[in-house]
Amino acid sequence: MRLSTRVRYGCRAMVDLALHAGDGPVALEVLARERHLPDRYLAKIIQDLRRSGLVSSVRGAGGGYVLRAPLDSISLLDVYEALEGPFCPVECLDDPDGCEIVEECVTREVWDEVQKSLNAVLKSVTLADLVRRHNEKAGKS
Amino acid sequence: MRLSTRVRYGCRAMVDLALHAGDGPVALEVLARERHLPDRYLAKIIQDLRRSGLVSSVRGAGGGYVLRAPLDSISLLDVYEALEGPFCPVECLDDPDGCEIVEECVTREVWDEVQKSLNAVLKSVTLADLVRRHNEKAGKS
DNA sequence: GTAAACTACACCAAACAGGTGAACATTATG
DNA sequence: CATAATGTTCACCTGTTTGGTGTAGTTTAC
Repeated sequence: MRLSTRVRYGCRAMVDLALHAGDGPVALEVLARERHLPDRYLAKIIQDLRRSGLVSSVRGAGGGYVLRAPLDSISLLDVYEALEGPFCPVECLDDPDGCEIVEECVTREVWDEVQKSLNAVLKSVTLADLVRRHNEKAGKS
Repeated sequence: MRLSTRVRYGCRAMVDLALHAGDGPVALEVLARERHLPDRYLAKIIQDLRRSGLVSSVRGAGGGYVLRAPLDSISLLDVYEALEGPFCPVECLDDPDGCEIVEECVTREVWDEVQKSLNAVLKSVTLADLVRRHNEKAGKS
């Protein structure tokens, strides 16, 4: 169970956008360079973020991407779900009808707890928190 | 981030062994049949469980597999780690030296929390708990 | 009108998941 | 001792997913 690079890259990009909040649109190329990400791959990722309404894009020269909501109202769960859909460790959580084996349901509750606990962790961290941590680190070093 | 079938099948098999605790060795074929699992695939999985010391095997006719420890001392975390190694959502948690990008470390703490919280959930559930739940369900229906 | 951006769609290689097949080693039982 | 019932090992295979790349557009500031 590894986190996909999609989500990791997406989070990095979102943090970068958060650090640039107020600066106007940030071009894809800038994001990619600042976060050391493959630009065309990032382009695909950021399209998903746009389609989910987390960022808005400005086309044409001088364009780029901007966060659509205040920093403290965007959580990492939002980013995760924009890129991978709702976190679901096993299929039978989404689709209980597919679970015909009674005995399996003994562990089902555990996977449900896993789901809830991960969702809670991700939901509890917002871009504002990450920016704060970033500044603290920058300040110390 | 889906749970692999390795882990799901492994957990099912361990629960089955737990339900048979005290009955002597349970043959692979029986496990596979009772849990509706592909037998040769299960064979590979159960070898990992054996190598990790969770089950012991009895070879030859009349042989099979037996749990090596009391039900309440085997957690799902043990099973998970036997089959997939320690849960690590991102590489940089295991290998901090590979993490050169400072900014990424802002999210690293989050992945660390994710890791800890999932480990806690899995560690809190033992085979004894699952057997108990199983019996409760069987009793109700 | 032209350059700087985003957008869309097709494609691709490597890794991994999930599973199969066959041969061999061990042991209970008659 | 023979044989059948088991576990053990190793090689292989196929479809899907991951992590990208390439190319041809479209939009807009200047």
